[in-house]
Amino acid sequence: MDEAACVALLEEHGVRPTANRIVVAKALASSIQPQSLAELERKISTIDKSNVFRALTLFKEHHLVHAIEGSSDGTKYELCYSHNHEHDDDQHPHFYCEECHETYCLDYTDMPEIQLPEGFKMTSANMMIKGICPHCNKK
Amino acid sequence: MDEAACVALLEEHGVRPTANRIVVAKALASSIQPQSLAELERKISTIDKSNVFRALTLFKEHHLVHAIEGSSDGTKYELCYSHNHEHDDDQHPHFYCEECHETYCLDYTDMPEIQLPEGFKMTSANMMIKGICPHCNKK
DNA sequence: GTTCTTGCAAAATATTTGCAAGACG
DNA sequence: CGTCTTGCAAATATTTTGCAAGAAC
Repeated sequence: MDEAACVALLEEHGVRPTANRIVVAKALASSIQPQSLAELERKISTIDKSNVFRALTLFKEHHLVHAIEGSSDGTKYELCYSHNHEHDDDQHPHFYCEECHETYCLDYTDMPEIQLPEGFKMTSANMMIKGICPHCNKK
Repeated sequence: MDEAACVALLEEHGVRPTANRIVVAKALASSIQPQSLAELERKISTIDKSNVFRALTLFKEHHLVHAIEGSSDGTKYELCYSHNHEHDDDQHPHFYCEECHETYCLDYTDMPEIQLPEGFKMTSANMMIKGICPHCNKK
């Protein structure tokens, strides 16, 4: 995703496209796999960790990224490709490799629907499968 | 669960039933909802945090508890009611209330099966639905 | 007596906030 | 100007380890 596309994406979600935010968005866009705050910080050494964090928090509020939890090594973030600004409607399960600690998107399959008991109101869901990825399996 | 039952449970899973471990197991057994390390520590003020942690780690290794992740406030632990000592075969989705931070077991429903691509090997799965629980919904 | 367990302290991680200076509208 | 954004420092929170004393086998 080039700079212009990033700017457009940010604006589309109501986020002012500052220099830092564009860099963070580009870093996310150029990553195949969801990234943790620490991983992003390592890639973007020019921006302070706290601002990467603030950018991610802001993106999350504006439904521009998903926070992916359950990997046992912190929250990971991925760009949200849906253009819905109100909800995260493109959530999908993920796979966490216990050896290399990478998180893979299983985006060929939808998030399973769970029937909730009376009175529970769902806002989001996280599904994380853990195991060994093909790459580590070969070793 | 009384003391004798706890001792039996620990032994059944190959964990030596020390005084501390029995207390931790009892605390878990008497909790309707999965507990975080901090919550357990608060309940069991007599035992040091590090030992509660070590007990939980040991229990996890012996498939006596499940670690539940994805709640955005740390790992929670619940007693495993399966008597399988090799695998966690009674995993189920959970519901995390974003208001009261309680985690509810949705154990009336099985963990959904996800078809993994060639080469991925699953060892466990976590599914967390987030939202508002019936109790907080009423407020 | 050798191994296991415990408590206390503290390291290692991870997340989040305060604040003053600077940028932007 | 007034608000938003940034960098740096540091507070919080959470998880994990080191170690010496004590308990169990």
